[in-house]
Amino acid sequence: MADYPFQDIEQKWQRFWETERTFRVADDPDTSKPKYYVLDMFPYPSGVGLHVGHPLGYIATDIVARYKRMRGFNVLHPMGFDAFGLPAEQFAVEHGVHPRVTTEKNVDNMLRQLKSLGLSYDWDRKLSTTDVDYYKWTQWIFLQLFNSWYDEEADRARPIAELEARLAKEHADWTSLSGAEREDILSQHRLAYLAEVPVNWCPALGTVLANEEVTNEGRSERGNHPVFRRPLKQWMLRITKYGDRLISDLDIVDWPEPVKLMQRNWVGRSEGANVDFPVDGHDAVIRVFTTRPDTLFGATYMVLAPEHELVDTLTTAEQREAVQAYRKEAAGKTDVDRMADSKTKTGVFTGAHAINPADGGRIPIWVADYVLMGYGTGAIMAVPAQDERDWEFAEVFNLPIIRTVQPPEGWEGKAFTGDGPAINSDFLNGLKVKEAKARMIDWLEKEGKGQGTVTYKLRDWLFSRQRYWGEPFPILHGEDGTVRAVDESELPVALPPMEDFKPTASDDPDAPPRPPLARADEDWRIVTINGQRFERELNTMPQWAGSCWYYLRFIDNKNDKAFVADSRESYWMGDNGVDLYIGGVEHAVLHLLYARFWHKVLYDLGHVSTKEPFGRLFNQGYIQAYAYRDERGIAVDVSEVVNQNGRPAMDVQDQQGQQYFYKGEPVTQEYGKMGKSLKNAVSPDEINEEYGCDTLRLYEMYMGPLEASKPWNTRDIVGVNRFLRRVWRNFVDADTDTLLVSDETPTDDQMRLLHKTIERMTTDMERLSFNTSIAALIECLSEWLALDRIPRALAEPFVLMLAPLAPHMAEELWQRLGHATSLAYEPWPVAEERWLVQDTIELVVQVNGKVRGSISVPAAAAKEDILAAARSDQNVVRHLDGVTIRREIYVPGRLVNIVAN
RNA sequence: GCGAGAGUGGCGGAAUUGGUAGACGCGCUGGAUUUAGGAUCCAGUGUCCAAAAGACGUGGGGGUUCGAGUCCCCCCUCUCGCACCA
Repeated sequence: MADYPFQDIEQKWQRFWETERTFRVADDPDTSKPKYYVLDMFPYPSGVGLHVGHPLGYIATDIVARYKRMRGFNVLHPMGFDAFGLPAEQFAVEHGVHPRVTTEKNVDNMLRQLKSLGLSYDWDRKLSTTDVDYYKWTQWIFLQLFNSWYDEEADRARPIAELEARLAKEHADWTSLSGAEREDILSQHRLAYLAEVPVNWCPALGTVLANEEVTNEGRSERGNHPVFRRPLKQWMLRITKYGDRLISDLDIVDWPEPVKLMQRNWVGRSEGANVDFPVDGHDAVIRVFTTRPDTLFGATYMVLAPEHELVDTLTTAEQREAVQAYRKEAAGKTDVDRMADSKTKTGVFTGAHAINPADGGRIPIWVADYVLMGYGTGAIMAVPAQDERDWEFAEVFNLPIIRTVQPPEGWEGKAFTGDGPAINSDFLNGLKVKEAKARMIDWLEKEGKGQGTVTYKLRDWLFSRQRYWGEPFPILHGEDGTVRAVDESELPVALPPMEDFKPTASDDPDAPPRPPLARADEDWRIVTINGQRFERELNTMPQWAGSCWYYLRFIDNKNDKAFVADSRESYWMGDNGVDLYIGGVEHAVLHLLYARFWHKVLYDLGHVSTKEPFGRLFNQGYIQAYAYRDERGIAVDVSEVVNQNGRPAMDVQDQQGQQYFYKGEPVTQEYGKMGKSLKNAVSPDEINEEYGCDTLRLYEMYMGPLEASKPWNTRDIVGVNRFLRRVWRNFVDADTDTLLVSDETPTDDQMRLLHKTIERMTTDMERLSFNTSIAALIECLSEWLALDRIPRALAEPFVLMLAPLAPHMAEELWQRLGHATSLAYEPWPVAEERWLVQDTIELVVQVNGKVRGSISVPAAAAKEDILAAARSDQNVVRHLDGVTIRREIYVPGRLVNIVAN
């Protein structure tokens, strides 16, 4: 055996781990040991499989899992599949194959790919969001939401029954209301509720789309069909009630700051006041939200969003035509149009006037699309002097501008949004912005003209989709329009078998949505309870639902009595929730916000023990790669691109002055995220075949810091592959296939190197710095290359340190070292202090901050002796010739700097 | 426009708190071995200078310091996020 037989070894150990169930975690582990829950963001099982960019995070979590096991933790490291979603459904529509079939096929392929990377998951805990016994509990959680309300005083969710009891107690006539009337009131408080909301309706696809599924051109991302804004009755989740907690609890998690910031911005909390403006000659009152109540005296006009409900009522006869035309135009505008037009403000006067509640002044009411219906109250008081958008609008339409904050001396700008003393503001005059705001809010509240309030950008979560391949809602609709939950004991509500999964498409934007489930057999659709007929809810949940709680199900995935058993949940979630959660930044907001929301509801209801699900979050970077386009701009296959000398582009692409050709035609180089669209994807399968997965694992970790995005370079793989082969050659005799290890006692120098390496490896593992940890192993080994036989006392700890990174080779060497069991639970080597101290130390000597020499001194030497030695270094003497020493600085263990002139 | 992150050899990157800039790897150059290729091993490899000595060098410009890739100010470039949020 001349070379490292990676194929045999890797297969052997993958089989061993599987049959021995090496990484299985007991259902009820020894809880006296500390736990560590390390989790990946589980993948969507796509049909094209993985490219080498996908496993980056999985390899990292695997290294952590293996390392923590060796450090004595009970490690929970599970994997599953987020398998509901559009691609499988689309495939089903096109090919008539049930999405479950497609999904299972894709899951199998991905499982094979993941297993071929030697990842130490506890596969007994595998789950798929599409498993009926999984989504049974997704539906159960939905029922928890449906059966809860948010108690603002207690600042937590509570069972809806408690609200009902309170209403019955406080309102004598509660019992006289009809069931439908009571339900109407309750539904205004339920965390899951039906509401008529404007949605992105795509008639051609027959479904509502999430904002992310709509292109900037206002068309569907899939199929490029037109999308219309239209009000539809949909399921909503009252996530807005959690706005404050979703922000404040970010303080208790260890997450990347940029992600926290994105979430804070997404929730978009702003403090301000609601102010009521009476309309002149009407009963109507316009309520506005403002963050600047201090500028109320400077409000010179008002603006309503085009969709505002009062527009019709207020508009005068003379203005009616103009207003209607404007509203129609605004409704037809896509977001892109509105953005493009945002440079010049547009609007129209309603003819009506409002009364400024502060000074009784009469101000015009306008309609303009720079005011959004979806934020605040959909109406604003315009204060051009202190708001740039209002200033712009006032300039276009020649509206008055009154400064109420004194701009600084020499201010030449237009709107002044900074701090300064109030002017032209009656009782506020002289106050700075902060005090003026507080004073105005007091006044408004005392006068009954408004009150302090908080507004969020966050909207309630639109939770229904008109699709087949999703979780059915556990909801029944009565013929009288009432809604009732499916009884918990009746769960799951399984998807009905169907042949045709297509939503009902239409050219008519006003056609009623008919989701695929509307065509399910009547014995599924219709339910009779106590002689009353109900139709099942026909929408399904969005893809986010399943990923909102999968980390909890992994803890207890076979439990058929509860979504997770309390005792298991409290052990594995501990104080910190998931101890390490690794995934891409693309989930910075939606998935992570939705999961936190569900978790908090479950926490309020006493089903989980931590406030936050993910104690520590880490974003791995992307793997990028060079790509090439021909003259038509079409991406061409990277593997067939060559340079001017006919060398493969892969070998020279990071060098300058290259020209590239594809089949003789010149192509241009670019650089981007690896993937199908740029035709620059590299499959882990091909790397596995050529070098083995230990090499692939090592290379992906060696490329650079885990959080950085970095370029894939197949050429560079040989580096870590050479290292692994060197390890093998140093441990195993190529001719006899026997172990090259001696029982000799290592030298002191060898022990010092070993323990220095252990120390480096340990700190690097703790800070997920795998690139430098590999460098430490390479350096260590290179010192032993000349040895005929490595002393066992060095060889064993080395193999253990290699184990998390290249587990197959490590297991094989460990076995050859005479161990009968897997090294997966062997203790991690400990660096001993006595081998970390040096007898003599090397010090750099600087003169005026420039390195002029170096000295070797006993570690225990006195400062005076060290300085004397420094001054006598030959080259230092030269530089001290003719100058006077002013100062001598000694940094222990580092350097000496002599300041002289 | 607002917000965040980044910029170090031919390339990927290292330098946790201010203390020898370029660890480790790729590539490249030379040598050994080999029929050859491959593989392996040894040496070299930031720039300038023939070399020692030295000078310069972490996007650019200034500053603080005995000492700055690291701290402060100004500017440039790139990437990402948000985008009329009142």
